[in-house]
Amino acid sequence: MVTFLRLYNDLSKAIADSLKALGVTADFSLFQPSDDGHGDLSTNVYFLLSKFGNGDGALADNLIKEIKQRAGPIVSVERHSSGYINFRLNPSALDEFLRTVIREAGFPMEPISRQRVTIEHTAVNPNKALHVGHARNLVLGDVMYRSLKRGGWDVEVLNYIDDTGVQIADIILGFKELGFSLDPAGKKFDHYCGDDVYVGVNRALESDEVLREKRSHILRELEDGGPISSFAAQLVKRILDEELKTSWALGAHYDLLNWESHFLLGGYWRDMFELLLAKGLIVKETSGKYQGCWVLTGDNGENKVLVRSDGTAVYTAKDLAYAGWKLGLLNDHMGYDVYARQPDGTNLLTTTLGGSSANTGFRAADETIIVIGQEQRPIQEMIARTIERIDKRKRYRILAYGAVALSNDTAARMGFKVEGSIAHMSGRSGLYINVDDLLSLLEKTALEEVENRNPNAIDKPEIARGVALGAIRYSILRQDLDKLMVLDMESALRLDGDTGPYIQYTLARAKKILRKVGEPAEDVYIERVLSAEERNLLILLFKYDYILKDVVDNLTPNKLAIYARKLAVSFNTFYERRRILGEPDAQTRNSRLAIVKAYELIMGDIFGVLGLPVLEEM
RNA sequence: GGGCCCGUAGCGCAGUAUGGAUAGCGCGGCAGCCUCCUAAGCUGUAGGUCAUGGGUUCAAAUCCCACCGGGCCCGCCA
Repeated sequence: MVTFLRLYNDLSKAIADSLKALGVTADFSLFQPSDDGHGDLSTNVYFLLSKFGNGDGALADNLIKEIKQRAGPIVSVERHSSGYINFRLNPSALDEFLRTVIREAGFPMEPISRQRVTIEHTAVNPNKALHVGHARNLVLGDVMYRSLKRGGWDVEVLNYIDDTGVQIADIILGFKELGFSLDPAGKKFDHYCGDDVYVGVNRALESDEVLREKRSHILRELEDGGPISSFAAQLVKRILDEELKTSWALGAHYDLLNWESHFLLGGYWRDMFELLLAKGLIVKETSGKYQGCWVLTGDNGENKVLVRSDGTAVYTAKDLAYAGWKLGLLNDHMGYDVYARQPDGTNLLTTTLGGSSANTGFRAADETIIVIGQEQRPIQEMIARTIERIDKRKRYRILAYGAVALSNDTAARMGFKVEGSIAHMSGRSGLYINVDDLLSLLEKTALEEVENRNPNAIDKPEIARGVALGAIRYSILRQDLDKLMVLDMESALRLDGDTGPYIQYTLARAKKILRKVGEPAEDVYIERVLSAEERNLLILLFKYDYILKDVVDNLTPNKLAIYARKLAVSFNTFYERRRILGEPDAQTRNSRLAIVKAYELIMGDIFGVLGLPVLEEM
């Protein structure tokens, strides 16, 4: 079955071969025209050809002939008076596509790759509740995971838990030194640790020298596995378990938890150090400001201290060790165990330090993706370059995204006085919006809406939950990765316009029609009744694999969200203009019904990748 | 001082990877559409020197240079 991705590749080749046959070379491009009226694909090759020949058009005429010969029967080829060569998919091809979708009950997707890849996302410090900035990381990472999986990859999702960092030491101080209770009445434990303990400790630390001393002591104990470690481990687990509930509520799936303490105590940094030394990538400085330090030297004259003159490793060194472990550059002697059962029915594994079951928990891949805030990009790029210098076959890819800030108005409502139009969130000062809070607010708003709009709905709370999740995931996904995202509570709670619920609503509409009218007959022949709105919808559906490839090749999950929105708009246009229930002609009715079915199948598929809940009614 | 990212309609955003045909969408404004598969919807309308200046090109929101405004990174910290 030819789909858009195949068509694109075939046409590219057809044009290239045609040029070759004519003995000319040109760096042409094949693209989707801005206006559908011009065709489904266009090429600029003619403009480039005007540099050759005598300008009498003979060369272009020959080129068209050559391309027509090679393009095959499924597209028509026209030369437009402006000079573009336009390709239009023939109705019979769309017809066949539609029949295939109905017959196979889904998009005829061919695997883009079957390779193994790992992806790390979320990685929230286990000392507080997830806020909306963490949600951006989680949702982007989760959609990348789902996209890769849909594209045929063998994907494993890692969640890194920094259980030895200063933030953990902070809240330990709260419980051990400042008398915070370990049993907050009526408050989720992660919220309590973030809102009360962490904020309280940081306020105390500002003016308390002795407390700061005690924190350094705790930190050292944590890194060396001292007496405080078992208390810390219990505390971290309690908070992490609450965080995971939030992650799962956002639709996340993980395969394995990785712990910073396991990498420290397991000696992975030593192994990485040996590897770097063997490859000649680090040197011990004997003079200058880095005297006595082991320094990583980059290609462009950059220097990064990895080991301090007192022999301890810096944070980046641990990151480098983790990267090496992920990619199989280091020997894996972790143990593995089941940590929890996830809502999607899969087991979440965890590494263990000692006496393990068989080492079947993790298989390294040649490619790994890390999802990080763009402020960390320079350091991660350095890690990527270092990995590449160790082993060219390994690929360390970075998905970086802009920060999430609060609008001035939203910050002000939370009692924070801010200058300028935005306010950056701050865990230490307590200025942030928790994911749980945002979700329950959205759910409340959505429930009111359902009760207003559809009082007879069967399970209104279920619909409200689905709408809330759809709204939050889509609002994160639709935005360009590089852009600062400003969260304004008032607009975040909207459920119409360019939102997740808008898209969810179109699928609910499609499902309603299928419930009322029934399933389409299989022998669909739409060719003769194909109207513009039907064609536009079908051709958009046809492009699914092309879009998915863009997403996995370029790490651009937002492209899929924008595509879903386009599809939804196209469906709504079709829905408004073409009746099915009242259509008297049986063949026409069946054709339209088949399009609705194709929409249900493919949009349902896309919802699975975006992690948007599919709602039968709204 | 060195580097990265953003700037498109009153507001929020697509489009920039791979230059191409009248620069799209949402909210808000104005005017309409429920006896008809759910109006969380649809139609029409007003609203743009694509921050600015130069350059390359048959062609620039898109590429290059400069510059203005905003955000961020550059520690023997984590």
